[in-house]
Amino acid sequence: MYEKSISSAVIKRLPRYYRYLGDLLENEVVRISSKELSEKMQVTASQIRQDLNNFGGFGQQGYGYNVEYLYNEIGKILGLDKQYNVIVIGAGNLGQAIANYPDFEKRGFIIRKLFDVNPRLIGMSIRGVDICDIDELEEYVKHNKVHIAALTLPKNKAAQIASDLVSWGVKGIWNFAPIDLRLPKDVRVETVHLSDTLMRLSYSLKEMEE
Amino acid sequence: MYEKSISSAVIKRLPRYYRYLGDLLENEVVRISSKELSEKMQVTASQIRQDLNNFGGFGQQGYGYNVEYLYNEIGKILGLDKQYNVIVIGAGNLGQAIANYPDFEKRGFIIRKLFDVNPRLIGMSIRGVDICDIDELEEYVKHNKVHIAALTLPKNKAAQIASDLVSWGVKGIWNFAPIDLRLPKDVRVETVHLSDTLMRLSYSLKEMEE
DNA sequence: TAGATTGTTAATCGATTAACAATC
DNA sequence: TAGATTGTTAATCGATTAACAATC
Repeated sequence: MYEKSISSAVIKRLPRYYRYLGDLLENEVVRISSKELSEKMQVTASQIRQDLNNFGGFGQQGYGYNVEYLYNEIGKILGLDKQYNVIVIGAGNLGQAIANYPDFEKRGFIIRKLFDVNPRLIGMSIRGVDICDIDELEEYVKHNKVHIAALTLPKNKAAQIASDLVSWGVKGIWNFAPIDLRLPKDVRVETVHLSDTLMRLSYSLKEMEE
Repeated sequence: MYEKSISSAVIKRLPRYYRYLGDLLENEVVRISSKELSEKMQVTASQIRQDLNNFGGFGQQGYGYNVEYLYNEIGKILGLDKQYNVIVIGAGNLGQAIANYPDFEKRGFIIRKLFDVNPRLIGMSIRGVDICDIDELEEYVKHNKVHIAALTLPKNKAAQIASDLVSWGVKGIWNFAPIDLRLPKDVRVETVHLSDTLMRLSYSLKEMEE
């Protein structure tokens, strides 16, 4: 059966809806209309309704949306009702930052191991997660289900490790190296181009001066 | 004089062009046509030509683009020919990761100071950059030109610090806290929503299973 | 029932791609 | 000059917004 795929513009906005709904939930708001939410989020009410209706009718005419219900539904759409085994390759500051960030665990992303080449790091642990020798990576990945590998290692190593990981069965790559990974199309890659965002910032600072 | 502003879709792509041209330059490629570049980057040649022509005619008919020239021109457009004084608020792993990343300095983003509340960090230094008590932040910002403040601190502190910084004259915010900062419109904000990218990854992993 | 607000279709807007004349 | 490839206009495509009938 054919389902038309959702545009990536919509997907990109889902985490933001999720975040706002989570805040509303914390503040014990029970219901919200697309109009109210649109004012908070500074988008059009039309866009909110269009976006949500890609996935089904979560609202009710004359009432709006139930915050908790919508929050949970978007969570399911995003796959946050499942658990993911995550490993981090590269246990430098960025790798450690990821391992230390408690929110990820809360959303079902469980950091299982870190790997590094640096003998001074190997054997240490971060919030109870061991840092292992990268030589043990292949063995580990082949014997343990790894849903997501976060790559926080230098640019020149990232491409090789990524294709190794994929050949050992990893399907999800969260890449922090400033390169575009070319991987089989059944592998999902999200790249965080930190320096790109910094360049956009300097662009807009420059624009401002003129 | 009125200049039509460049769409953000175009701006978002500039750092990527810059990256590819930098790689070509390293490989001593002298010239490239939009067609060749489009194949490398997996975009249309049309888009490349359209994008570049927002800023001027950098190419030459029958020849293509001179790699070094185009690289430098895009660098200027992005404001990378200038230097920026950067401070990092929050000297945890992520703050340290930023201070440690040598590529930023290479592109003109000079990390001047880190600030933190944690007494165990205060007084330490990262690659020669001091970690100061956050109580000294106001004084520092008022007496030193700060172009960009990177916020690598918990969500609940970020909004307050951001508006303080802005009231003390900072115009550029590189935000890593998972919130949308509301700041005066002459302040430029780039937010890196790490957890949003992770959620998009889990979304697409989920899609794959079906 | 009347009022509110959704779900959804239709209209608009903007971004991408195609095409080709200009020109190196 | 002939061939190549840009710069740029026109056509297409997709995403956003507006409008409103359906319905709670």
